[in-house]
Amino acid sequence: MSIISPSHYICFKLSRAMRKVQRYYEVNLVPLEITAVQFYVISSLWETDGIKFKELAQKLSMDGATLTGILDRLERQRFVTRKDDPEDRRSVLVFLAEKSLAQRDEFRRLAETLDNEIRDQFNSQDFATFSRMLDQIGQD
Amino acid sequence: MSIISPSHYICFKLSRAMRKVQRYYEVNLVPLEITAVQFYVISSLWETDGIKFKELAQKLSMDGATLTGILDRLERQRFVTRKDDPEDRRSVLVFLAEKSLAQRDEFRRLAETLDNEIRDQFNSQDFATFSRMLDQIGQD
DNA sequence: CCTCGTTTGTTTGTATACGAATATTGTAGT
DNA sequence: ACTACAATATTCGTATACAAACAAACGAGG
Repeated sequence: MSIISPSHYICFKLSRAMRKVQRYYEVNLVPLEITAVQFYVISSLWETDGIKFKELAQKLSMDGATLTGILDRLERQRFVTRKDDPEDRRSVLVFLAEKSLAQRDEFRRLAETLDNEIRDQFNSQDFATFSRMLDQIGQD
Repeated sequence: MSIISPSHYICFKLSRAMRKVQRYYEVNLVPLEITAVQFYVISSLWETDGIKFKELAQKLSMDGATLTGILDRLERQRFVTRKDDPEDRRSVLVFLAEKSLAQRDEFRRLAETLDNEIRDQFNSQDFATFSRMLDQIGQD
């Protein structure tokens, strides 16, 4: 069996590309004092404010234990708030706080700029294939 | 400006797909007592045993601080050993230990099986485009 | 009601990931 | 030989990521 470099494994390629893009996002998100993952959480809340913790985790394909920590930090920085669900005492509802609502357009503009800068590096048909495959791999 | 779900951002798609694939790898790597990232390190060493720490980090597009921790754990589990570089006292050389050499073919077979199982889910032309784009994004 | 299994969110432990600071060593220029 | 800067690996602090264990609350069936 011939020797295969890690750079031939699709899992490694994915990991490397993801780290590269995420680092690029995070460098540019520094002035907003937010990480890329935290931005995804806030984006989800713009779509559905007051969503249940469980549903938020599903929307983000994220482990609940991971989301707990992320919400802890977002709450500490006053980007979101947790409230008890009046209909189920086990459940927690997550809301955007003032600080997120106030900066909504800045966040969004920057995120779309970053996304477009990646997109512009590729032939649009290739990019469509790429995006579709990422969705297919990432689907639940 | 319309509301955009995080699932439309390419960075989120990449992150989600990468986590999914990596989790799949790691579930199957459990019996070998090794993580996906640790497998990449060992694969690199199969190509170039006794490589310099710095070069290993570059080969893996990995931050040195991250690699230090990974080597600590691999060394503790006796998969690799560190040795002083006789030509530069700042530098460290990384070698495979017996335990890695002995299981080389098992590791390789499993990794290729997992890789092929991903690959087989797609049209081969689409997969080629996908792979090429991951390389392009991930290049230094 | 009561009990038992399930659901929900958190906590804990471990493993990446990376910026910043650090200690040590190398090297170029004088 | 000295100085100043550069390169190397580690350490520290913080943020994901996830499995496993946990506490609290729900709900179906008796």
